[in-house]
Amino acid sequence: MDRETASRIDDHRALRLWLRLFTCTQLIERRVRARLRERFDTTLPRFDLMSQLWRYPEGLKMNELSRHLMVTGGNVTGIVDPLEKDGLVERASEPADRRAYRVRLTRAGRKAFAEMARTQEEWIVELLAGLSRKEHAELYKLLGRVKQVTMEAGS
Amino acid sequence: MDRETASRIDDHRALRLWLRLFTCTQLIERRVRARLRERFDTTLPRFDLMSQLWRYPEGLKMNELSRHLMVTGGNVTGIVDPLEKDGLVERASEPADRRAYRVRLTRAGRKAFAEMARTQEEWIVELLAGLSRKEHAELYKLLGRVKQVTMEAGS
DNA sequence: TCAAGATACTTTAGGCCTAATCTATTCGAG
DNA sequence: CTCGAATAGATTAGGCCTAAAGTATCTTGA
Repeated sequence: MDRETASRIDDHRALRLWLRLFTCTQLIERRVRARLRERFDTTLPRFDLMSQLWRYPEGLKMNELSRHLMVTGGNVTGIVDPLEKDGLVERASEPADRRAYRVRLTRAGRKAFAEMARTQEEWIVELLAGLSRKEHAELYKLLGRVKQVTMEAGS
Repeated sequence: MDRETASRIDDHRALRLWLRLFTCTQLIERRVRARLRERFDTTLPRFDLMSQLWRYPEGLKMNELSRHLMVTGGNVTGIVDPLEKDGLVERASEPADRRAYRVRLTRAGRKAFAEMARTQEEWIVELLAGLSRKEHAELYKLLGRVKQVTMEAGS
């Protein structure tokens, strides 16, 4: 049972598309979360944050992390704090602006992330292995359209 | 800025597809959540739960709601309790099994949901209005494939 | 019959997330 | 230079969500 099958309020096209999109994302996301927990005793938000820092070895400020991850600043604080306590990231003071920090992966953080990223990609590849190259490409293109029209549409 | 643009750990096909899927869902979900809050002072989980009850006028047991919504039982308790307090749903005792309740929309709940559902569908239709009928159909089909292969793939 | 296990639901502890508010610092117009 | 506005970040209150453990009830099989 899932929300899409369950929730046929009506037969309308756009709504059905949205529900299916939501269901697909949820199916994949759940597995990734469960596996991150089982194998690495970590969470998706922590992984996502570390993946941003991985891309920016010089570090990111809290508000940059907030924008990249599309979450509120308070939330970033709440994820960085325990990562710092675990020794995976560090806050380096920013001489130019005493209000700001620069958050970076530590050596241990880089080591841990490299391993997790490699494994996580294997999960995704495996999960989507049933799709042909053509289906991949077509879906990627159409989702690009969704992204485009959604960002254009209103508020 | 969004997670997909931001997070190009590498160039691999499946991972990029997953990130884009995630981004699209998030874009739409955020708007729906924000609008439900602004216009109806409610939340997506509450809306989803009510939409299940709308489909089953005779009511659903807590564990049925749990399965339909794909969330834990404890979570269902946490959503039903305040809805009940607000007079939108009611717990009817189940004579056949004194452990169970049957949760139903109240008259007020039906009235509120009908209005919200109508409006929410308008938002989705509007948000996806930029897609052609053909794109809709193709995307729906491909997401069906994702659902299929994902559910088939392992654990 | 009746005890062991299963089932329905709730509770608890803990993490994620937001909006709103707070503190400290910087910027910028006069 | 200085004061008000903007900005960086942290904190708080509150809702969602999970896993695990707890309570009450039902079922089943010896």
